[in-house]
Amino acid sequence: MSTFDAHYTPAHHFARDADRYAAWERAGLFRPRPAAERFAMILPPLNITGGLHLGHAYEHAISDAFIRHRRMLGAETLWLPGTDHAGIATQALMERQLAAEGTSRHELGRDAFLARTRAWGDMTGETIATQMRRLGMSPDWDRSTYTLDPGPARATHAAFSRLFEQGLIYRAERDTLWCTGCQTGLSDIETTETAGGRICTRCSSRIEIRSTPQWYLATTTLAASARSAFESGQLRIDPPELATEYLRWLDEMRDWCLSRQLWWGHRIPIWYGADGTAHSFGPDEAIPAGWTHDEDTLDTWFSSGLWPLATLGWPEATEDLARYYPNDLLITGSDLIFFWAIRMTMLCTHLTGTAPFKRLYLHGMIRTEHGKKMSTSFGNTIDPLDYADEFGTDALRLALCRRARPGADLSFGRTDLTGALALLKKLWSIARLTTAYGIHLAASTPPEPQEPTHPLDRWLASRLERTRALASAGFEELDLAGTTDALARFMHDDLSDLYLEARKPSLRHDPGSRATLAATLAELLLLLHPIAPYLTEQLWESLAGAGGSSQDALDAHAWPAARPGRLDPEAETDVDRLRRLLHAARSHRAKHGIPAGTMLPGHADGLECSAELLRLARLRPDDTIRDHHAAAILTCGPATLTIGTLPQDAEQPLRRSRTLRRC
RNA sequence: GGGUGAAUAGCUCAGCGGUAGAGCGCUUCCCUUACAAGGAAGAUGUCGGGGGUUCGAUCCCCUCUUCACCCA
Repeated sequence: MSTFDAHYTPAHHFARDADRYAAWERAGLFRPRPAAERFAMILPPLNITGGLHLGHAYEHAISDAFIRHRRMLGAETLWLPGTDHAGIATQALMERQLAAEGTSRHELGRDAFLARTRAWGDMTGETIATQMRRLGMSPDWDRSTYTLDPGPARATHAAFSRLFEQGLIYRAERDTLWCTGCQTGLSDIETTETAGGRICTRCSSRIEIRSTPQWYLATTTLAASARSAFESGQLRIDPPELATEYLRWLDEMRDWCLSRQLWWGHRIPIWYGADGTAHSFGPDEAIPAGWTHDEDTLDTWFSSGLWPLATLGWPEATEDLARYYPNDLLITGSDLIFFWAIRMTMLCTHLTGTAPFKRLYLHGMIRTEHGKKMSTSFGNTIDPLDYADEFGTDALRLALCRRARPGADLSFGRTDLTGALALLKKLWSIARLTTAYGIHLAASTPPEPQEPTHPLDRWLASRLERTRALASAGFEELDLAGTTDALARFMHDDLSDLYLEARKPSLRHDPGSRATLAATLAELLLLLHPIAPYLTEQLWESLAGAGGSSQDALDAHAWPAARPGRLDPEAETDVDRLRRLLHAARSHRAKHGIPAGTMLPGHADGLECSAELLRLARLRPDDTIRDHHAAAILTCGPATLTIGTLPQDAEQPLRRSRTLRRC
């Protein structure tokens, strides 16, 4: 049995957390394990231009909680990570690097430029993976995919060729937004407004309108597919308000300019014959002699739009594709509804006849503590690892999950983190107390409370059942804030503030209270695990008894099942009265300036937990007090708490302070 | 310019037809041996302005104002 420090100090656990993560990975915990039910999700591919910012940590904390929850439910769970080559952003960044070295991509040549950029992307890709590991994220690293990998490259090529064959891709010359710095067209929007000096956000260059030949994708048919995916009920969108936006975008969808005058990206699979004929040969077709390859690359969002297919081996009929397509959930920012989510539903639904995911969770934007947008140009971005270093990974995740509701932006900062850390310290302290009484979590599953008979034991079991229901409902309804808040309140208000304070004297000898605490804490650790994986697992190990399966990761344990038999309205009523009377008694004490340490005489009637009430209210049992010389008579339903006077006040004229009726 | 969302305690946010809620902050008391990044008690709001519907509106409808985001 391990010993507990008096306080939980996150920094003392970093080394152990890292070991634990390595053990999870070694055990293959993040890989899907065949089961009757499946749950698949892709991670929005991370832009290789930089590391993770707080917004990523938010998205990942939500995602990881859902994934771990599904794993505990016993599903065959896939969370597939990946990175995105981010054509224009990466090329602009590399060109700035080259300019600083006094050279240019043209001096370097296309092949050398691509090799250099690829090496750079490999490096940042590694950085991102390291950051995610540090944050305790549990994607299937073995399936990690990069948009320029051979698989996605083939999928991108195949999709383009098919759309070309279907006559949906055409070449046209029309006004296009043109970035003077990157020397490329930018978007699919025809514009009749002069764009003037609007700044290209990627490279800070001037934008102007140019008329150049570009390749376009006709979107009418695809938009219809995306619309029917939603209207048929195949695809559900959270929050529902954003479904309106989704449909509006589809109504207004214009043809999509696919070509970019860049080197970095998927080269457009178009070849030109000697007579100028353009054709898109498929990935398995030989290019006839004399045909030349188009110089341009594809809009990055085209390959990103195929991501649910490209990561699973499409267009081949792979086993992964059969098992994990469509995905069950996609979690991404509401700002990407147009750029990414819709491109996926259009392309994937059109190509396969099935929407790429069953449910779309659009999260809001994370802001500074006072609601300011975070951006590199404001210089107020935050590295989530700085927060993890200061508050611990679990506190960061808990703080983020506690604010996670679909669609809503969140102002987030140190106050949230301090609160989350305080809760984890509380959990630590509860575990420490449990250990001090020699109580263990007896087995790998929580023991049945041995028919709890004490009203406080029955009450705690009842509260736990309600909390479990709320926590589960939050996961089902994508309201992680609801889940987290229910767990935090149970831990703080019910278990710690009331139960432990009231039952502490019994914990040393009463088998009922010992079993109740052991079972409750075990279940609480399981329920909190998807949100705070490191600390819950460590406490699980520390509290496991001799027969416990402390070697098993908590993810391998079952999510607590519903046990409505635990609900006990009578015990809830009784303890609720105890709570109200205790509050009233403390008010009485505060109002009359009687210190908490001073014992007063008192007695309680009509309440099962009267002994606990008297002790918590610091009243010495004395049922000789008569109404006419009581200092206060507090009532709640049939329950009455009578409080006497201080000995030295016994001869004073009697003043009944107040009588409460609350229930 | 178009669209969407938001406006509730000093701050950050829940609630959403029936006497205003939480956390943090604030005031006072307590180092009550699991927890001082703690515990207890307490103060704090014309629920953005104006109309309407209703027996009754923070909640529904209209309108105005302000802020934010996406597209222009």
